[in-house]
Amino acid sequence: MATLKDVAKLAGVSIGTASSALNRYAGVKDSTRKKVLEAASLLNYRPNGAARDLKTQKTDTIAVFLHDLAGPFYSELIRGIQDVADEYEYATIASRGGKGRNTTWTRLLLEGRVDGAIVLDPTVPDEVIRSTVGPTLPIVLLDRILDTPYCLYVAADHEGGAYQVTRHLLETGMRRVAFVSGPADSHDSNLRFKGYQRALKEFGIETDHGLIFHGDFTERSGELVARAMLSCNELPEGVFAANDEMALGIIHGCESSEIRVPDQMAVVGFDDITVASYINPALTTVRQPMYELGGAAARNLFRAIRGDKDIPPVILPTQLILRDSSRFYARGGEGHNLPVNV
Amino acid sequence: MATLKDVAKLAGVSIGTASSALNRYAGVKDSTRKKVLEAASLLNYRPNGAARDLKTQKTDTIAVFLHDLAGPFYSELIRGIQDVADEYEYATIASRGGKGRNTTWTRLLLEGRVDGAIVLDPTVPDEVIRSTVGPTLPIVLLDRILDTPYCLYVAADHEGGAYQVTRHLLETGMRRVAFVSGPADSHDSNLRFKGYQRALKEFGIETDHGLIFHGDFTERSGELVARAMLSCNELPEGVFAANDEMALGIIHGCESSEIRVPDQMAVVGFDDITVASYINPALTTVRQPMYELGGAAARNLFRAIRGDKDIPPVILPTQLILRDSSRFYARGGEGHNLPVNV
DNA sequence: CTGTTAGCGCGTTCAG
DNA sequence: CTGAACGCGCTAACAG
Repeated sequence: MATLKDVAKLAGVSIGTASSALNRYAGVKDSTRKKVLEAASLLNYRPNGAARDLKTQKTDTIAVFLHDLAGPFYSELIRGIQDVADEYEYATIASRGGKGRNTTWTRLLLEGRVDGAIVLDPTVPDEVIRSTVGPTLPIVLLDRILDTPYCLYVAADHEGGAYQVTRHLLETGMRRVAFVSGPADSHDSNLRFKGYQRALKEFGIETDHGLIFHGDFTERSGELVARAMLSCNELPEGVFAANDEMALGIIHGCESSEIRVPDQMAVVGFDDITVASYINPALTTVRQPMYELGGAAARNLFRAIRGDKDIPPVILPTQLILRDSSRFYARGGEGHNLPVNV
Repeated sequence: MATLKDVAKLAGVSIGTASSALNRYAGVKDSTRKKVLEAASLLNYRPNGAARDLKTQKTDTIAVFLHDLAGPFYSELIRGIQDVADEYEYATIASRGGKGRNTTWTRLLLEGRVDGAIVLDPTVPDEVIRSTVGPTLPIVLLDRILDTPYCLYVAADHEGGAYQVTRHLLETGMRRVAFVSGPADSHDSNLRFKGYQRALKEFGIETDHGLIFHGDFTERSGELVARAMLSCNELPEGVFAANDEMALGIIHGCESSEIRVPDQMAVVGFDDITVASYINPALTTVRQPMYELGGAAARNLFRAIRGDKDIPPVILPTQLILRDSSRFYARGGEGHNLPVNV
């Protein structure tokens, strides 16, 4: 790799002059700047990132931590983030947290290789976030709330979305609506449970603990829950699964046991993953505005990087997507999107 | 952030000693190492990444460039890469190429912020790869072949997979099998076309240019192609779309025009994306071993980083997945996976 | 065993 | 307008 020194030598100037010609807009004669620029492009010169970062004490890079880079779900989020980062001329890099000692977040966060981060990954411990966040490294959390300076929060209205979809079930006259949770430590799952409870209360229904099931956000756990439900004496009229994967698993479990959805039991999910509209019956669910979420996260992150204090949390509205898996009347149609605004 | 100097001062030793105590396993008295370690953890010390990279001339990080972080498709690839990278104690960061001048690959590749890269992203220009690849930065290409030193190639057997799925259609007695290509500059699409042609030739069928359609890998383009097909006087008996998204679009287009798949026209795709098994009719397609592909790519990359020359290309076998969209006989079943080994 | 020192490549003073 | 010199934080070689 060609270094600044090489460029300076080729251009016949000193290293300091070369630097000025390349980075600053004043203080260099036009003719010498031209010489330097020529030399640089001739040598295919690019400043060494590590050296520049070390000197300037910034990296112009932000990190996005995702639990699993799966799904158009996250893809949209990243698009939202990256479009904003492009505006600000920041690079965006994504990563999953590994397992071992030498995890990626160690490298990126602790060793100061980025200027800010956006986290949607439960495997990144609170402790790591607490000990690295600060004025020189603000962090936007999408999956939890931490009451720590420079920790920002941006999320969809999980509680409201859950309320709405539960209410939708109750409005059809159901009384026995089950809830399937995600992992106990999932903030999102807990918020969705709250929304579920609020709807129930509003309809004057007591929470029945026999109708609360526990999964872990995987399709597999949904199947297991379905099996558990079927072994009870009475089937719920409807099930609200805290995410779509579990809803899929439940539908699949019903299929195996010849339980018809939605006729014998309605199933609704949360997230609106791609397959939700393709399965049979198409899944009623709650869509999060992923692109906007990413954009809002990035925008707030840059405000923090620029030194803004007191950036309030952002909560974006969700959208109820009605499909066949909860439809008792007027079936037919393609099972495609029928959005209902919040 | 605490620096090594701070640690040294607190521990009452020199900066060099502190460094040795932290990084090397010999040459430091146990008691002083202990003091240093204590001071370090007290100060929450972490070496500055930029400084270390600058000094050691390496980053212990590899980059993965993806066109779109969408889909469990890529997710598996990244898992494969990361699992190997973890073994080698390297960090993995993923990125999409942006549009502007200051793209992420500029930063990562040109400014030397990584020790190697894996590319599956047509938006990264050949030229950038050619000008950055070298002994200090080997690159594994998954979506093209570049005959340049330190450019490695790892891929699924696109040609063989295409051959196999085309052959599958021909074996049912079809003679008029259409091909829908991806973008003209897609290496993968071209290989798949080759496989298609080979199968045709083997069955003694002349290539009919009226049966070659051009798409761009999007579902939308599949729909357009379907419309074009329908406006011809004679429908093909079967269609091989160069990827699943386009196959989905074609099926969707047929649906709108009341053409039944597979009864009136069979449709097959390539990739085995998640929805392929969920749509109706479930899509016959070719599965690439994404996880293994990622693992092989990473493994070869590390061989190159370690200085191995002459690493041959790796071509991994694909798997034909028979589902309902190409089944004329013995329908029924769940439409779930029926793998047939290559 | 420990402290001192010389860069890694760059950006930025400060004299000339 | 230009060039020499310093230091960002760290590692490694060398003295003591």
